[in-house]
Amino acid sequence: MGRGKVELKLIDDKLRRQVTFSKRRSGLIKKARELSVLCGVEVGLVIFSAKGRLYEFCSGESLGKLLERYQMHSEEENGASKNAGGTDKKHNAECSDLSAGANLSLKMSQSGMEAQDLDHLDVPELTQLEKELDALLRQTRSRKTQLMMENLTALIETEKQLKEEKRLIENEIAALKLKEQAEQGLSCRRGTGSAEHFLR
Amino acid sequence: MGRGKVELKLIDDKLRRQVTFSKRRSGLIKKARELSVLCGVEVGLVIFSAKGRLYEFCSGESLGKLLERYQMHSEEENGASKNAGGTDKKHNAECSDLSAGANLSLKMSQSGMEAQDLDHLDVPELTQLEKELDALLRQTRSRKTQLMMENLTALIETEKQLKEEKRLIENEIAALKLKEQAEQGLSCRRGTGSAEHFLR
DNA sequence: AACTATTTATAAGA
DNA sequence: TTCTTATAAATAGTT
Repeated sequence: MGRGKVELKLIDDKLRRQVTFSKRRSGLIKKARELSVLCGVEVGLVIFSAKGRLYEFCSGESLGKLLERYQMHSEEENGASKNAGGTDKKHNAECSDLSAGANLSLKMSQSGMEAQDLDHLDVPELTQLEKELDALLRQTRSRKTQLMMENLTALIETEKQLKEEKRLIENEIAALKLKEQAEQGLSCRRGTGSAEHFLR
Repeated sequence: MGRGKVELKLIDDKLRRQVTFSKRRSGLIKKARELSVLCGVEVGLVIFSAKGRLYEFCSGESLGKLLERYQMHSEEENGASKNAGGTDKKHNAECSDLSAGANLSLKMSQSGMEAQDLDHLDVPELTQLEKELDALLRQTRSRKTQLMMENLTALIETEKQLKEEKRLIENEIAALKLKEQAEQGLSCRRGTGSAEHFLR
């Protein structure tokens, strides 16, 4: 998908390879996220660059948990068919839905805050960045806690209101039932005599 | 990439979701393989379908090994990073100043990563951001340590060379002094006799 | 880092 | 499911 077709072999030119790595890496992570969101499945992805830098994505809480699950799964089908490095195909009869990991393209990803930028920084710059990141991380956690507290408060409030509404509705229902009974009583006596006006 | 644009949310229709899962899963695995081959990097990918079926891809020997490496990497980032392997190093003479303090306009400030943006995010977004910030912070610290180690190594090397140069210079000076003394002795004896060639 | 010409991926339809 | 096809997306090469 580009100006020319691409051969499936290691790109010789170092620079071209680095650029391609950068582009395709983000593309792959994007697609992993899309798959997890669109289909509500768990996806874990790790990429080790040639320099040993780690890039990762996971749809759920943490890759660690996914990996635990993976190991459990592997142990379970010990001796069964494996597909290391090859394509998997056929036999799909699944469906159903469950968890949907909320993975969003965030400001951070959008603004090009990538780890590879670190290579261009020197020690004083890294120290400064470390400080800022630490601060932003603290603020993020603080904001998250605050939001969750607000949500909780709002939920409690909503719960109260709902209970109140429920009470009111129950009262109305009770009133309706009374009225119904009254009307039934009324119709029962209809045509039985001429004393009906005494009921008013 | 199809007849219609796609919204990034869980696909409601079960059948459509299943079909999409099947298509995108193979697409994702294909792209993972392409990335690993084209760029010579290690890639590991696990996908758990909603039914719990496991699909996996890995570029190397086994996913298990990749995961071990992942765990090591995670642990390593808690402390110092090492360079014991055969990683190539470029001479970074750019930063000899180990003391921090430079007040620089960093990528972070440049790209508008401001704390006030946090107000516009919801809890899942904040959670994701928290994760990314944490990862980036770890990488920053890791990179910083690595750079400092490189600087240290370079400094030690420089020190060695300087000591060697000093030694050579001292030798030269000693030689000069000897020569000087010799010449002085020579001039002292000049005209007194003819034994000067014995000094050679 | 942007820009496009192309290639690829894939959503719908059959 | 599999094939086809129109269209959206990714991206290789270029500036």
